[in-house]
Amino acid sequence: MAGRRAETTEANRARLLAAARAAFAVHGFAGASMDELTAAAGLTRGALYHGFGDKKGLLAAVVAQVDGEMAARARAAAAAVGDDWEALLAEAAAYIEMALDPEVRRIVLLDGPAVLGDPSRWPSQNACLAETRDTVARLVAAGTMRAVDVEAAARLLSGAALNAALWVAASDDQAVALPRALDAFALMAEGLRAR
Amino acid sequence: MAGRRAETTEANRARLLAAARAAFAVHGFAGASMDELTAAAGLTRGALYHGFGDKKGLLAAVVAQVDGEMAARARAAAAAVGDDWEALLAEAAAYIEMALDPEVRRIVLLDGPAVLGDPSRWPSQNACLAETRDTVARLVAAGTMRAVDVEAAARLLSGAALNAALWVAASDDQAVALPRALDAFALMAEGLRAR
DNA sequence: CTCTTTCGCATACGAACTGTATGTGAGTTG
DNA sequence: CAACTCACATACAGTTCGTATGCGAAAGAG
Repeated sequence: MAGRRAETTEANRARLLAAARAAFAVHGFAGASMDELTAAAGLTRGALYHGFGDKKGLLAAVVAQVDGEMAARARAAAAAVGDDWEALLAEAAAYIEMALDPEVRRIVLLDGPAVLGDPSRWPSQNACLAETRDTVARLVAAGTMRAVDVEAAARLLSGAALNAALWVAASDDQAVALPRALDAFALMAEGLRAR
Repeated sequence: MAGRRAETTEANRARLLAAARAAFAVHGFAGASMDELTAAAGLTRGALYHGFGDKKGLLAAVVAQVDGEMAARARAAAAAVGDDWEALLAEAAAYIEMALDPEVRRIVLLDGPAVLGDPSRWPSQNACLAETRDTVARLVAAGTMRAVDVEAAARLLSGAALNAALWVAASDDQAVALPRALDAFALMAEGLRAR
């Protein structure tokens, strides 16, 4: 059987998520209309409230999706580098570049924290932040990074990276700002490196 | 003379600002009702729209006020320290501690960027960020800080500090998290210090 | 001193949006 | 095949923002 019912339900859920993602990216959370959004998915608000509870629930689902994709890309970027320390920098660079995507900026960096609260308390557990925490923990355990509180360091590093991305995105000339942000980040991170 | 008219106008403006600041801090930007807010100030929405244009304009005014206060406190904290490098750390510590105030967190760190866009583009010019930029510029000029892009470094430092504050604020035990954040920040900043 | 003008603020109104309560029909089950 | 489930649509109520209009007190002119 495979459940003809559950199949279409899942498909509808995916369509709503996609539509919401696009609407939130373009209009922001507050500016996105649930009516327009669901109509674009070929459904009505009824489907939305049934599947996601309320508007915040919908945002949480979208954030979880985008956040998961970001963590995966960061992991891949880190894995592509041999040296452990370079992997940390590659991960941060990946975050910065990803955050230049308007969709990521608005949904995960701006509306996400404002509407859902601090990322460390998100239902999605913030895969993105967990990824950085794991990397930091590995570096500390290997003695590559100085003995620093793992949580604090992870939060500082990801905070600096994502904030740098906001700066680059708002800059008049991103092509100039981006390498400067990356340079400054690498220098600053050096402070955490074992000597 | 002194302008009996302008006098009450200014007083009303101040009352609206105070009421808005309280309402935004408690309910957030989206959750704050203009009707309740103005009523609490003994006025109506008419006064608000006449003086601030719209809801975003009101938030911008509140943000400018709080931001200005923050910059002043940071400057004072830095001035109280003799050593130049220590002054930078004192300034960052001041930011972190200020951001533990729920009012500052919600208005300046969460709703501000989400509603008004990137802080570097705020009408208030972000006095808070300008203060850090000046400090960094002084340190670079004095040779205390390595030759790094001033804008980028300032943005990374303030971003890390304010993000650390968000983490501390969301922590279960702030008394434990705060010193860890400060330690990690000092270590990380060390990467920018001239050798 | 009076008349006119200005303008800060209140009031009234319209449009949009969210969330809920109810209805319905396709799909599932016994 | 009949009863039931449930995903989704429809209808409704409450709230909110922004604008358009009105009013009354302060400021200025003669």
